[in-house]
Amino acid sequence: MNKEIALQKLKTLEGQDLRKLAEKYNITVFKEGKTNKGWAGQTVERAIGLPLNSSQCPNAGSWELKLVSLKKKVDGTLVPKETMQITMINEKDVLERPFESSHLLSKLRSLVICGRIFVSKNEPESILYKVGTFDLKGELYKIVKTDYEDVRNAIRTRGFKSLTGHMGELVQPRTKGPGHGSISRAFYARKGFVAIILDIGT
DNA sequence: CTATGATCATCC
DNA sequence: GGATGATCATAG
Repeated sequence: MNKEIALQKLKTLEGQDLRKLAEKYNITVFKEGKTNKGWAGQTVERAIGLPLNSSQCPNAGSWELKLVSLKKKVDGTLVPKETMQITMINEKDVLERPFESSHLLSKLRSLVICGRIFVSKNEPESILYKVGTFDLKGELYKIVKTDYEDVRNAIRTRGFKSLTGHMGELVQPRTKGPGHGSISRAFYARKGFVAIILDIGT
């Protein structure tokens, strides 16, 4: 499937309640009182016919589907609820590759991003608010590149394990993984950056 | 087990 | 209230 087709399908999903779609596609949202944190993303992938897989490569060829949750402020403005995970950090990969050929850049340049409205952690309903694409360029490109270089530097001088979430201006390295002691890290987009990507709130 | 999909829980 | 670090379900 190419990006344009996927985009068209996603457009038809705009305004729909993802909770209902999740049920339709048999996606687990809750289990024993715990949340499947990836349910929203998996639901959308299923809905447009994308395979669920765990490869670091873009799952549909040359682009990447991401979903972020938005919350509504009292004045009605939608803002990113949380940071967004972009891609895993592979120590060796980051050390060897310049920003120009990093996974981080390739993901950012081919993003298809969807915003869903977060109601509460019980997820009584969740409307797909909007879908959009993003291309990293100009000023943003420079800042992200700087963040990436900082991470490389930190790995070189202090080691992979020294990476912490307070680094980075637009993207940050954070722990992310199955939990239970297995530690891996990923790049996350800070909220301000997410707002820019989604083109909301400006 | 570890990759992906992201959010939850806690600390400041 | 926001940021940081930890965690859950599913697939291979």
